[in-house]
Amino acid sequence: MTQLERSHLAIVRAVDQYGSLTAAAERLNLTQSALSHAVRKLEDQLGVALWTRESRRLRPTQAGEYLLSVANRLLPQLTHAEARLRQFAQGERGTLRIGIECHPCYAWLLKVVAPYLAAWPDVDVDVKQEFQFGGIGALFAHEIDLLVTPDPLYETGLRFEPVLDYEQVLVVGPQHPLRAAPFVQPEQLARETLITYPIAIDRLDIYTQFLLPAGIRPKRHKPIETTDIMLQMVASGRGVAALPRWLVEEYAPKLELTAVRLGTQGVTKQIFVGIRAADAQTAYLRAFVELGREHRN
Amino acid sequence: MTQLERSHLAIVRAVDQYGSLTAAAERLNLTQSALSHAVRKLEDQLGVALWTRESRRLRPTQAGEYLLSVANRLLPQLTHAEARLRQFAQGERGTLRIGIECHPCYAWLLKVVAPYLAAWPDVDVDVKQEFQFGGIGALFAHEIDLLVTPDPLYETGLRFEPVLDYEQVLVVGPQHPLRAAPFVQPEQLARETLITYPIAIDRLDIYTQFLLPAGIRPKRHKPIETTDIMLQMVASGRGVAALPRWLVEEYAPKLELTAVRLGTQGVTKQIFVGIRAADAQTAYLRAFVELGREHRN
DNA sequence: GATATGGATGAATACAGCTCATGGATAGCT
DNA sequence: AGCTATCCATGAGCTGTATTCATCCATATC
Repeated sequence: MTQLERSHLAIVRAVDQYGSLTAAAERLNLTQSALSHAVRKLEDQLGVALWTRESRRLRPTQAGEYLLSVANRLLPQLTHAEARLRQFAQGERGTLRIGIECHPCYAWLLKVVAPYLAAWPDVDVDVKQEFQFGGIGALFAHEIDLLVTPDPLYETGLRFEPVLDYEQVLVVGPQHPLRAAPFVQPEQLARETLITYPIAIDRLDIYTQFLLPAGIRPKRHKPIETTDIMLQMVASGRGVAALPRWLVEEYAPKLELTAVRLGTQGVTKQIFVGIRAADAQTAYLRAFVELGREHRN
Repeated sequence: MTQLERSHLAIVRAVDQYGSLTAAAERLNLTQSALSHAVRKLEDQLGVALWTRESRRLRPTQAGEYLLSVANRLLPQLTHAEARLRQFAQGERGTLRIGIECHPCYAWLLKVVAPYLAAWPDVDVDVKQEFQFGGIGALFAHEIDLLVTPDPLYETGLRFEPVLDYEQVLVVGPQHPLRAAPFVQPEQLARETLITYPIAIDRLDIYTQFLLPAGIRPKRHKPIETTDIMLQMVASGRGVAALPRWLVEEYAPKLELTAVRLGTQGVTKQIFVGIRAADAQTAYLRAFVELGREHRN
């Protein structure tokens, strides 16, 4: 009977965000009275209180919290749909919302984005790196349109495709004793300082695929945000790091770095790009995947 | 500038569904004129045609198709939110929307649902078995609240938990030569008729984990929809099937069936239930997971 | 050509939602 | 305690938007 309207979602969200009806009303370009009326009507029609009036403060009830979560989920999708429609209005434009879930993915992405932007001047590219529900969740929730990740998920209405195979190697500086070694064994890192990106150990390949199986931990573990600084540190002998071989080779002209194989077999990795199956026909998305595949080398 | 309203989504969807403005108008309890005005205004404000008028038929444009996909995605979520709020209004009721992705899951589910319904008289249970984007996608899209599946997905805002470990066995009838065998080798099925549920071979464990690794295919492969009929067929000697051991044992009193281990090691499987992390606190959902865990046996 | 069907349009109208004006409650301050 | 500022509630009245009504136009069908 009651139709939950967009305005209702907007109200719930604004009240939560600004803390009071008065403040929310201002943001929504309404009078406080209008909001009060609207809220009352909504609650009447639903038959649930969405807020409890504690003196002069509004505290959301359980139902209010629920409706808020719905609003936070759906409103962004509505605004994005509007934006997308406006892009249709301006000819075939688009926004490619890319999510990335691993640091080497970012370096790879940078290389692909440049030619993509050149080929698709009318498409904007947006990159997001933080997801409440993980990259896969962001794809499903339409927060992003394309995911770059080392962990694909098959058969679910998503399409994943490998775009890059690479070898994860140990990077050492010019003074380092391992410099000339053909490969490194886990034990040889027991007395080293290991520099990594600041993410959980169970998401770092050097741990999961190399150190932990051998039961080894490095002497010290230092997290660093950016690749550049990380490699500067390595070059100056402050520690060693694990990175893709191609990434190390790119820095080789600038910094004196050596890549050493991890174990006798080496640690190999893949990067994938995933899109929603429903988007598989969208030209500017498709094009990115194909461009990525060409960059496989 | 233009606010995309719920009514707009409803219009787009109704027009698609009923094929004409006139028919859609009737369904929406509006006059044809009202719809025509509304459509015109929407298109004006968006600056895009949503339909091309071909003589007297409306064909959606690309933008129209897009908006339709948005509508089909968001409208169900809105209506479900309304339903959920109405449930809040009636005290702590709820609807538990369960999705299942495997046939043995269904048999297991039946066993758990009965005590659950008894313990939560105010909660309705809904079971869905078909998902456009797979079970995981349905969870993310809020089509279901709980997924029963053999394939969990960790770290993405979803919580999976194993609820049942079981052994997948070969079921044979009372006349069958394998009846007394301690286990069966893949080659021994080369001259058999294999009865399975009607799903793709790469989702059938007996193929992926037993036959295909050995390069064997059964003489005949017969798909059957229901477990009961399947086991009737097996009991009457028309073929063999692969099912969970516990399921076979349940039918043992009624039908003369024998379970034979697949290979020397046996094929072991797990069933998991998954929920959205955001729902982990919802009492009636939590209760189901816990009830499921107790039924592990 | 006659008829049926479906969409468009302009003017009239009805009603939902807004504003205005005001009142009550409470927290914070002096 | 009193004073004041802040916030929400309420009713009456207004306004604008969405709807209807009446009508017209286009085209497919027979």
